Order: sequence, then C-alpha cells, then structure tokens
Amino acid sequence: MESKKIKNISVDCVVFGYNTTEKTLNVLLIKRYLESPAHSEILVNDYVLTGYHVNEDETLDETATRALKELTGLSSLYKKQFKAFGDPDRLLNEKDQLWIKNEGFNSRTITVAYYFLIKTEAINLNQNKYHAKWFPVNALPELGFDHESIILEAYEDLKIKCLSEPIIFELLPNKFTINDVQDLYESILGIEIDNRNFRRKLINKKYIIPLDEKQVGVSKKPAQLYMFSKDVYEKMFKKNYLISI
Amino acid sequence: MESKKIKNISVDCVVFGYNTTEKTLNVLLIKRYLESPAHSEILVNDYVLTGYHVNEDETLDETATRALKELTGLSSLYKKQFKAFGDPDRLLNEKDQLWIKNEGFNSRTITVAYYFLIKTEAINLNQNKYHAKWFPVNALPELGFDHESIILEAYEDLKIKCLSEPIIFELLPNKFTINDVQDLYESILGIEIDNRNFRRKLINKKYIIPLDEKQVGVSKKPAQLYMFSKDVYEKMFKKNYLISI
DNA sequence: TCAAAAGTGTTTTCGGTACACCCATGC
DNA sequence: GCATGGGTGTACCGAAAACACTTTTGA
Repeated sequence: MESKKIKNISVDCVVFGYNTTEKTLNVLLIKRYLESPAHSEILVNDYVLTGYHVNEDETLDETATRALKELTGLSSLYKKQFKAFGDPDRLLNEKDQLWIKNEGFNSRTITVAYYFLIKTEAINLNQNKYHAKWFPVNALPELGFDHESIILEAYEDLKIKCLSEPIIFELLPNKFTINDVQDLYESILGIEIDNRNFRRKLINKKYIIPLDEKQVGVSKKPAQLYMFSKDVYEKMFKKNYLISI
Repeated sequence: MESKKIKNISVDCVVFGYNTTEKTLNVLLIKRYLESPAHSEILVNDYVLTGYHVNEDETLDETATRALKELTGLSSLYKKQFKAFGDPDRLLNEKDQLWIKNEGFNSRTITVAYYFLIKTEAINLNQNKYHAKWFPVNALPELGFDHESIILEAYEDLKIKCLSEPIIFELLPNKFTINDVQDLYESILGIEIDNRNFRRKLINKKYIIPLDEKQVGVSKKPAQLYMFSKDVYEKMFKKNYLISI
C-alpha cells in the first residue's frame, strides 16, 4: 500500500562525492528529459538533483533517506538538512513549468534540502536507472529548477562544516593516505596547504590511526595508509568555546 | 486584498532578547488560550512561538519578516532560517489537536523555523495584543506543539554562530560596556570567561570603538562605553581556513 | 570611608606558519 | 639510475590561558 504524497512539499538531495584521482569534489545529478508528444522536439534536457515529495506518514529525514536509497542503494550515509527553499517563483521558468505539468506537481512547492557525503567507490552508476552522473561542483551542467543555487548553498555549508567536524572522512575510502586528506581539503576549500604542517597536525590526532599497510599498485613509493576512528573521536571530543569574532 | 495562505506550510520565529540587568537570554513567547464553548473549562493555556502560515505569493523570508513586524512592530532585525520541522506527529498531542481544530489548520504542517535577535529595550510589551512575554531560555514555560525543541535547536545554533560571527551585538544596546559583552557571552554559552583576557581581546578589535562617553546613573564607577562598527568589521573580515578537526 | 565594580600586566604555553631537502620505491 | 611523489625538522611568532591587586566612583 502506497503512502500519500504531500503535493507541495519535497526533499531535494545534494550528493557529494570525491574523485581521488581527478581530485575533484563532485555532485551526483540525474537527467531530466522530456520530448514533445510527437517526439519531434526535445522540450527539456538537463540535470536536476534527486528529490521526492514527502509522504503523509514520514518525517523529512525519512524522505531524504528514502531518496538516497532509491538513487544509490545505500543507507546510513552522512546526511545534513541545511536549508528550506520556498520562493514562489522557484519553479516558474519555462522548462520547469513544462516538466511540472507533465509530472503533475504543484508549482508552489517548498523543498527541504539535504546534503549527503558518499564514498564514490561505494556505488556503481553503470546501469543507474536515473542516468545519474557525477559532475564537478565547479563545473556544473545546465540545471533545472533552482537546483544550482541549492547546490551552491550546500557547498558553502559543507566548506564551513568540514573545518570544525571530521566529516571529510565520509568522502574518503576507509583506508587513505595523509595526502589524500590534504588533497580533499584543498579541493573543497580551493586553497593550498603546507604539506609538512598538515601532515604533522593530522598524524598527531589520536583518531587518525596508522595501519600496518601501504598503498599497493602505485608506480612510486607507496604511502602509509591510515583510518579514521569515529569512536576515538567521539570519546575525545571536547567542545571548545573559542570566541573568534 | 488578502493573499491566500498555504495551509500546510508555516514559519515559526524564535525571538531572542537579552536582559542586561538580569543577565538572562530570553525568548519571546505568546499566549495560547482556549476555553470550552460554554466557558466552563480551560482547554488550552500555555505558550507558543509566534508563527504564520506562508502566503502563496511570498517567500519564506518574507513570511518570517511579516510575523516579526506583526509581533514587535520592528523590521530589519537579524534573522536566520535554521531548520525545517516536519515530523508527522509534531502537532498531534491532545491540546494541539484542539487548538488546530479551532483554528482550522492542517494537522500535517511543516514549519520552517527562524530565529531573530533583538535589542530588548527596542520593544514595549505592555499592551502587546498577543500577550507576548519574555522567558529565560533556561526556564521555559509549558509550550505547545513541538516548540520547545524548536527553541532548543535555535539556541544550539545561536551558541555556535556567536563564536564565529559578531551577531552578539544584535542583542545589546548600541552603546555597551566590555563587561556587558562578557556577561552576554557567559549567559549564552553558560561558561565563565577571564575578564582580563576577554577585555584585552575585545579592545584590540578595530571594530569595537570606544566612545567619548561613560555610563550614567550607576552607583559605582561608571564604565567606558563602546560601540560595534559593522562597517569596519566587514571591511576587515577575512575568511580564515583554520581546520580544527 | 566604604562598597562595588572597573580596570590593569606579566609569564607561560601551545599551536600555527614558514620554509627546502632527502628518501624509498617501481619502472 | 632515474623519475615520482612520500616523508621529514626547526625556528619564529602570535594568541590563549592563568593569575591578583589597584583604582575610581557614587553614596
């Protein structure tokens, strides 16, 4: 038995992934494609975030989790609700109107936006039924609705959040090198970091645990692998009230 | 001509104010009161946040601003949208149901919550038509709906935000003493701060400007007054990427 | 003259930053 | 043996933290 959709409330999901080899922070987008009834003309052909309307009997978090499960097959990913978007004109451009009419959505819908952090290698997009595809957050394709601004706001929130919480490890494989972490920070923040200082700082954290393993299959000196221990982090975590205005 | 309300989407406003003499951080609440039809029985008698349903033709920010204007007469206050609340059961306890039935609201409403920062002395509640009243955030009265958790989440967000942005001055009079600022930080964060260190730190900020004025009407040594210059702050502001995980 | 709060300095410690070369490995 | 990226140490500086007494004022 299907739950009833709330017609004017949706959840949209910004899924971030990190490509270790390209060193780019990416967003997972799905194709939005619509032809005219006679197939003579392409009416809509762009990308959007994955999103669902909220069901009458579920929480917003549940809608978001359901959307991600449906898109990627994964659950228990890092998830953050970061903002609601509800401008009256957020779905009013021409293509969006065509799309909405076709899908039977309400044209005054507010959406509660979440972002997710995902280990890119955990999913396989080869036969994804939504034609999901990764795009660098700095080189987004044409996007429907107000999804470009949703992505940019998610990105801003992520930049701030990754400075104060160890969420960055959600984007890396379980085993990573120090330089992987540095590259990821550099990609997200768009800055350069001194390798010696960064390395010292990270190695000194007790929740960054050196493994008895090194990289394999690299054509150079293989690097030491580390893991992040959430357990240790949470045990050690102490709020500090540094007022830095 | 009245705009049409969206029946299942509202905005709730957590209004924070600071009482300089009591040194408490307060929240502005309005009375929710309902008698049985024959006036024989008090059905509902508690407090809630001020909130409105979103109109078809307005943005969420506009709804929030309208609500505050209506409640306090003030506009252009510091305002932050911090979270959407949409659990299916958030309005389902007995009193809430009575209230909702009486008001004709939809019992599955999601609300987008904002908080506002206000200089307490800027408003006069004496003949406020909503019977609005200040309550210490640490001693809240019985609250309707899920408003207690909305307030607590707003408070958490405020605690974090005030560490990294100079929003605290929104809660103080335009002219304040260094100790006022310290007291306010101590109230919000529930911590003690060393006066000498705090004073030195604050006075060294170029956007904290000493005035040619001292306190008047105090029965002790009158303290030096300062003001906060948003202009100077914004000119000096430089993002720093201190990774403190 | 007293009560009350304002205001003041120094030392230590810690973490951030700047900076350049050698090393281990696979090919 | 060489190209590639991995890995290392030191010195300086600034900010945070700890800590207790004197000063000014109004009443």
